[in-house]
Amino acid sequence: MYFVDVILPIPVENAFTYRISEAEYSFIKPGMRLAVPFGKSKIYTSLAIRVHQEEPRIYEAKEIEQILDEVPVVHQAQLNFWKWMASYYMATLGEIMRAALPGAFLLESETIIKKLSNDNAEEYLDSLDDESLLILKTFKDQSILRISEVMQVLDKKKVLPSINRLIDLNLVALDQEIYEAYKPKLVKYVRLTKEYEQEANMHIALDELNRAPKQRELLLNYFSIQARAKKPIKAKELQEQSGASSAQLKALVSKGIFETYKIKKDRIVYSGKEDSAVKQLNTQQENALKEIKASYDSHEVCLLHGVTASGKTEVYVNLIKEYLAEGKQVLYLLPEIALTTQLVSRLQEFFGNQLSVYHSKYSVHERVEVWNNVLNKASKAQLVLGARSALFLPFENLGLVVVDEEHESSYKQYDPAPRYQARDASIVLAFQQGAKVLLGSATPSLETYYNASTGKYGLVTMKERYGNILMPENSIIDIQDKYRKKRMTGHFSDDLLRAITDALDLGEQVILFQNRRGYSPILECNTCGHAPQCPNCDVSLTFHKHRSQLRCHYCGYHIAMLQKCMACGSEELDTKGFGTEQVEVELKELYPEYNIGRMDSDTTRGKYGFEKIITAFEQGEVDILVGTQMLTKGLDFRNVTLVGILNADSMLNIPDFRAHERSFQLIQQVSGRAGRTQKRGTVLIQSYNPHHQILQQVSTNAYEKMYHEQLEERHVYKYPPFCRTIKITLKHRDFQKIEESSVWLGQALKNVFKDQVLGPEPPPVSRIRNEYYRNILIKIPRKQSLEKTKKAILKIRSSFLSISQYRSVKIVLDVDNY
DNA sequence: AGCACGCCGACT
DNA sequence: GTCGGCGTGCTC
Repeated sequence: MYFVDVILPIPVENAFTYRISEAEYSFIKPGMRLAVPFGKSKIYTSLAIRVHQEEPRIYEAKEIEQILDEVPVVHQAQLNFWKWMASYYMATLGEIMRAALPGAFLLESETIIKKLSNDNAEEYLDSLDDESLLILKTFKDQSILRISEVMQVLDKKKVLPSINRLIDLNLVALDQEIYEAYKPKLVKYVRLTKEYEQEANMHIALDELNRAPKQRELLLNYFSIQARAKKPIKAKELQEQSGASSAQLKALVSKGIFETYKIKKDRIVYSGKEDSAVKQLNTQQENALKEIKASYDSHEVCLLHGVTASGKTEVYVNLIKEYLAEGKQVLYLLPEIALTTQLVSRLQEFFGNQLSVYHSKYSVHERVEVWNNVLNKASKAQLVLGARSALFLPFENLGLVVVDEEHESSYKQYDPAPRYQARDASIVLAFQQGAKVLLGSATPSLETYYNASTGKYGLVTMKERYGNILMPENSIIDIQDKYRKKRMTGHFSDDLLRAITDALDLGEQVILFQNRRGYSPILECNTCGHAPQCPNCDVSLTFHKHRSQLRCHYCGYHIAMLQKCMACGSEELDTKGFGTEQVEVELKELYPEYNIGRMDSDTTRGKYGFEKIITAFEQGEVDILVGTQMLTKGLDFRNVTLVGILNADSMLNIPDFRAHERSFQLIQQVSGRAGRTQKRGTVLIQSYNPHHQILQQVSTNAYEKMYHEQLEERHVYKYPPFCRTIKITLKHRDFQKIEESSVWLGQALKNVFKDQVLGPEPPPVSRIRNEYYRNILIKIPRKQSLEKTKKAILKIRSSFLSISQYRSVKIVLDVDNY
């Protein structure tokens, strides 16, 4: 008796055991995918983790359906990494598997209904009900049906009873259809058949084709291509060159002159020149590179703290080259959004075909190809550029991980599980593989900078911008004062408008930042003060002028713009607050002769939306670009000399312990877009609170000062890096239940963790999509065992779930929720 | 996660 | 009286 333990891509804790034959026992290795039946009518892709001979006692193991791989697609090293991640982030292996494997690896089955040929069918027809007859009738046009199709035909959901009646009469049968989602791309090639390779026969053929000039043309073109280069000839290429149709090519195939064959082809091919000259490193970069390498003698991780436009990328490139030269693999992580931009093409110029890109916007097929290339250690995947999920690629020989823009919050996955921080996880991955990590940022996260300052990580600093360009000049504008003195036009102070006009006059470009999309976040009645709310969420609706709609940014609910107040009927409706759309509208009035662009998640929908706007701005088609934080992501625009921040307060006032740090990073990063050439850039920050310490620190580029001050606060209020935190979120549709259950859970946790427990408290938006939310935060001092703490939490959760009224409350655990 | 089973309200 | 709502429990 032989068995295999598998993990399934579902959130269940345990592995599942299946029966296998002796031959399968010797063939199956951990890391291979197996199709297995699961439940009554489903087939899932699972991943083998162990073969053994221990028969399970309490259940009868099912047999596996099929082995899907010839060799493991996941290395043992990956499985170890998965196990670490599952235990650290309190997720199941199945959830990790789902996040790790490219979607196309996870085939699923669908139940299909087949018609059986039954000689006695006729005599049953009278005994059948209308619905069963209708199903049979539908088979007239097709031989198989899907459950969903039957539901459509019968126009209801419960269709199984009718189908079962047909099964009982042996008229139809159920079957499982498995999708092999990934199919290699095949390219059709053409060659002469053996017979016609001989010249004599060819002459005859040409003669015969006198009456089919197009086909003759095809044949002649084939020779001319062949004469030019001795390589396989693509059917498409041949057709294009001779201007023939596929029918004409087919005719030649059926005459036995040509035959076609297919070759597997990679979808992702880089066809550019390789190794174009790497920019000469300046002294600062040279030194940084040397220091990084020196730090690796004693550290696993090094932080490269380089101001914006200091040329960090060139340092990465040179370091990467050295690891590649040693035959090591390199992983280059980037925050999600920046991937679509200039960096990919820049790195492609340096590394050409050694570089692969792995990213959620890539198609499932492209992702499988990158995966396989890494698995096979193909030369084109020695260096992988990717977003956080690239962490799961099957590296075996990793030498270096570069985490660019280390402070970016998109390295953290919030939903669904596993809720991991890719930057932190990459350090563990590197450790497991004996690789080094380079974290890079102009505005490092406090945690990272703390680790670097305390000597846990190496620290290398670059203080100068490349080419001795000056840091932009910052000034803060007190808009409270400006309003009082009536010097505001819309949301623009006179100073900002003057600066915009000056820049435009000189043919320069301007970036304006407002961290909120839409026209205005609140619509308020002037008479009664009523503001329209989302019916499903606990937020007011945002006014979108362009579409004349009120929209909810949490659930997508929208209604047409109101003409009068819903509560009192008054027609005096006023907008409170403002978003990018309103800024755009005001600008269009103020600068009708210039082109204004807007970049936020409303205008960058679709695969290339983002790139379109970037390109337009790069090529000078847009003079002023208004946007949300999307603007900050490492974009490099040459001609921007002015950056305006319309309202710095909205960021500073977010109720989160990182709000100040985040604001500093955000403003500093946006500012970094200004003046990347010889002309010194200007940054204008509008605020009601010009003396806020963060704004003062931003305007003097005082990262260190910000760091020390924030660190002090974290120390006082016991936040990271002095504590670890685990956030527990409860969700339920019933208000009463969420109140009671969250208090119960909070109390249970407080019994163990005392005053380390914060909450339960409703989050700022306490209801989303008709579900109420409550948060509980647990602070874990550094010296307390994380292991034991998690165990205790899991124990409390299971006693929570054993209370039947609470069982339907969803609990989300988020370890290191920052 | 899916999916089936099972027990209560709004329609033929 | 049925259809279908979703609470509950299980899947090797």
